[in-house]
Order: sequence, then structure tokens, then C-alpha cells
Amino acid sequence: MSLNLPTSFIVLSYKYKSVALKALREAGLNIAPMHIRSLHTINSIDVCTANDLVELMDRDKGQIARLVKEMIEKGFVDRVQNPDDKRSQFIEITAFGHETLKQMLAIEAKIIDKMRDSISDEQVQMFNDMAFLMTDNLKS
Amino acid sequence: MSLNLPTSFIVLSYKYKSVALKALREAGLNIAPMHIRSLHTINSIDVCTANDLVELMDRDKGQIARLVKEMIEKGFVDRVQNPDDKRSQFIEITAFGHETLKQMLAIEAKIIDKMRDSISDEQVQMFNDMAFLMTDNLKS
DNA sequence: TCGGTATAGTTGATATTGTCAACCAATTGG
DNA sequence: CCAATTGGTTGACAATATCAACTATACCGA
Repeated sequence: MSLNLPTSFIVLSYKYKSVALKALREAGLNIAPMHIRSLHTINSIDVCTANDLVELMDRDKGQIARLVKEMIEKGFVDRVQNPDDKRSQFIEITAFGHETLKQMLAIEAKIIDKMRDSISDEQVQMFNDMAFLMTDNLKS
Repeated sequence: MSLNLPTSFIVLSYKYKSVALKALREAGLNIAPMHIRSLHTINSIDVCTANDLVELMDRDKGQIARLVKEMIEKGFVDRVQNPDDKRSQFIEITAFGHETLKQMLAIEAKIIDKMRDSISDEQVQMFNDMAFLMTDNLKS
């Protein structure tokens, strides 16, 4: 039983990603999956450096460097100097980025609603908590 | 609250994949992530066609066609004629594929154990059920 | 049984994402 | 002050994903 654990959430995440991407495309939002994920991640914390993205998204730093560059080109984010460390910069969401994010959230909310059909708030909460706990258990 | 739902399982699946891949590499198993996933999927059902993989893994059929070809080249699987339909073939795991799968399962079991530390069987069961239910809700 | 449509799979072309290592500049800790 | 670490960039390349065109077989209704 325990062995099909990874299957369950991996299949779910593939499915969710494809459904969400399709909905975003249909709504006219042309944004790469990783840019979507990055925007959410940047938005989830106060201040965000490239290194924060590396850790929160568990991706290679080279990949993140390029991702940030692309997102700047697309106008989603900007870089501002980190006064405390000349090596790093803060990645900030632009007005356009916020607008895009807002549209994304609205579309995603509908999908999430559909996804959690017949599942109670308490259960969703538990599911989330467990997912975060399991992620944490995998660290170190 | 509901909005961070996708985050929770997506982050978990990225984390799980990277941890599992690293463990497999350290154990000397050199197998691509998608081949791992395919082997598990093929193994999870009696008879498996390319189309079953397309549906179960929610991937493009072109991608699956190439994946199967690569897996045959690596010796993990073979193709045998489907007597009921000349268009399709059954994808069967070879002895080598089964041996690899066995090793994979042993390594993954350890990671899963670690991941579900402090989480009861009932909770894991619930988590799985919810994940499958949510995946299902996303269909149609 | 013929013809149209759907299904299973392959292939080409291309985009996106991921990995690994070398590298530079700034920071930190003795 | 110097060695080691950290934050980030870049090159080269591998793995995955997407989309459309195409072949062959199967299915279904008139």
C-alpha cells in the first residue's frame, strides 16, 4: 500500500499541471509552466532572492538563473539590489507580473474547486499538512 | 488555504523525485526518471499497451512511443503482438527489467519510510485516496 | 461490404526543462 | 588577511514535453 504512495501524488501533480496549463492557455495567458511556478513562489514570500527560489523550488541554481533572466525579459519580474549582500539581488514582481498572477490565481481557483469536489475543508487541510510534512521528512 | 493546495503536492513530487533519483544513482542504478515511472506503471497493470501508458501517465503519445523505444534499447521491456488488435502491441517487462524494478522498489521503500515518518498507515491511506480522488476530479 | 471516422502508434521538428561543472565576485570565519 | 563558503552566471548538453502530420488497423452505420 505504502508503495503506491509516490504514484498517487506524482500522477496528481502531472494531471494538475496539464489541466492548469490548458486552462491558462485557453484564457489567453501564454506563460511557461516554470514561470508560473516561479511567480507563485516569489509571491509566497516577502523578499525573494534567486537562492530562495533554488531552495523553495528545489531546482538547480543554473536553471534558476536562466529562469529569472527569462522572466525579466517577459516583464514579470525585476531585480533590485540587496543592500546587505552585493552578490545577490531581490527578485520583485512587476505590476504586469502582479496582473498576470491575479489572472492565474482566478483560473487556478476554479480548477482547485473542481479538484476538491466532494472533499471537505478539513480533509484538504490534512492533505496539505501531510504533503508539507512529507516534503520536510525528505529533507536532510 | 485552498490556494496553496497545488503547491503542497507539486513541491512534494519534485522533492520526492530528486531524492529518489539521487538514491537510485548512489545505488548504482542508472535509469532515467521517466523510465522509472514507466516501469512502475507497466508493472501496475496486467497487460500494458502504449496507449495505457499515455492514459495512466498522462503524457503525449509521441513521447510514450519514444520512451518505449528507449526502454527496449535499454533492455527493460519488450514488445509482443496484441492478438486482438494488429495496431497495438503489449509492452512486457523483461527479466532484466524485473530485476531493476526489484532494486528500485527496495530503494524507494526506504525513502517512503522516511517520508512517512510520524504519519500513520490510516493517514497515508487517506492521503492516497484523496490524491486519487482529486486526480479523478480533474478528468473530463 | 463499402466508406467514413476513430484509434494505436510512429516520426519530425522544436520548445522547455533539467543537470553538471567551471567560473567570478562578495562574504564569512578564523 | 587569507581560506573556505556562498550567491549567482554561463557553457555544454541531456532529458522531457508538445504539436502536427502520417500510416495502418479497427469499428460502425447505411
